[in-house]
Amino acid sequence: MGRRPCCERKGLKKGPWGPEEDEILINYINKHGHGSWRSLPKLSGDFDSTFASSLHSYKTPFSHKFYLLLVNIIPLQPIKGLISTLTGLRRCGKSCRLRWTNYLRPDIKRGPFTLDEEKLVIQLHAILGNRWAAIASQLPGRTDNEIKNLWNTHLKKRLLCMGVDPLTHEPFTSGGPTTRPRSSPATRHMAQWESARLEAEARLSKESLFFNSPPTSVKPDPDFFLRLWNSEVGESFRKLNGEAKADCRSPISQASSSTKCGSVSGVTIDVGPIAAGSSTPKSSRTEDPIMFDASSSSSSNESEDSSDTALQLLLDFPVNNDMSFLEDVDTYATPPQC
DNA sequence: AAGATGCACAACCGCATTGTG
DNA sequence: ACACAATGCGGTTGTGCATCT
Repeated sequence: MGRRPCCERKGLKKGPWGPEEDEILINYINKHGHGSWRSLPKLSGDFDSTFASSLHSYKTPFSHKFYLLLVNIIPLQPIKGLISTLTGLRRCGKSCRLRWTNYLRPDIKRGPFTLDEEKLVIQLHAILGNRWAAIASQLPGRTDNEIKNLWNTHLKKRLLCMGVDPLTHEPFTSGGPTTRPRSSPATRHMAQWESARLEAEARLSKESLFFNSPPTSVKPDPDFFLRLWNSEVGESFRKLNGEAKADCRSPISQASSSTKCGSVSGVTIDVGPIAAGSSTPKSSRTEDPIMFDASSSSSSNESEDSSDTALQLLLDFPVNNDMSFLEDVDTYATPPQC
């Protein structure tokens, strides 16, 4: 079976967004939020007013205000949809989402990347690879698209000019770029990190039996880590991590206190909404290794716990080994050979 | 001045994952 | 358990602008 298109393509506009389209989208989202991107284009028209006007045009004895009231009380979605095809955005829902998340969102930080942000992007790329969304989650106000563009247009070239393979973040060998990352300090460290994480998860799974699993069930609850985070155990970790954040004495933070501490604090920032009682994460994809692991594996604050080992591994990430060239970033802003 | 080229960035496309009935 | 819809993500392309020749 062929893939169904994400939206009806017939008559939908493509290409750059106009100011009036932006306005429609902003107005709609400010008013209603974005519950469903797919239906948003249809609903984004000023359908309430249009609908009222349409009915009013039938010359019934009721006022325009009455119809507005009617529209707000009675669910008239099918009729609204019909009218809104004339007045709503002629854009695919996907396009609306992209426009909002990459450009119109009020919390987006415009303007050029700072040096600290660029450093952080490179560091995170060494850890996460091309997982732009995960990287973006550590840079408040920056979008994955923006970071991806920054990487492709600036940072990758800069690394190449510095003789660093942008794929592996290792210096080129004499033969040129390495095709496959060998055991770099970063990857070795990530292996340690992953090992500690798995160990912690296994431990927590065992502990879950004591906390809340039915006696007959041995299968770990998929929501266990989330519930654990919301529990007193999670609270302990948050306190612990708060202290770590305040202290911030990792090699990372020593190199660049504001940015590097920020990157570590991102571990807690991103799980914060969960702790704050927001809805269950819609997608496990949002639980990227760092954030998910930090919240789950650090749920116990026993000093010798492997979860602490995992946290320490993250804090001790030896970025300086690979990132020392960044200290001279000003000198290679316009490298002579590039 | 005009065309060629390069750059930056917004937007699109297709796939993967998740949600839902 | 399955199929389909919805959403998110990463790769790629298109477009406008600036600079170069």
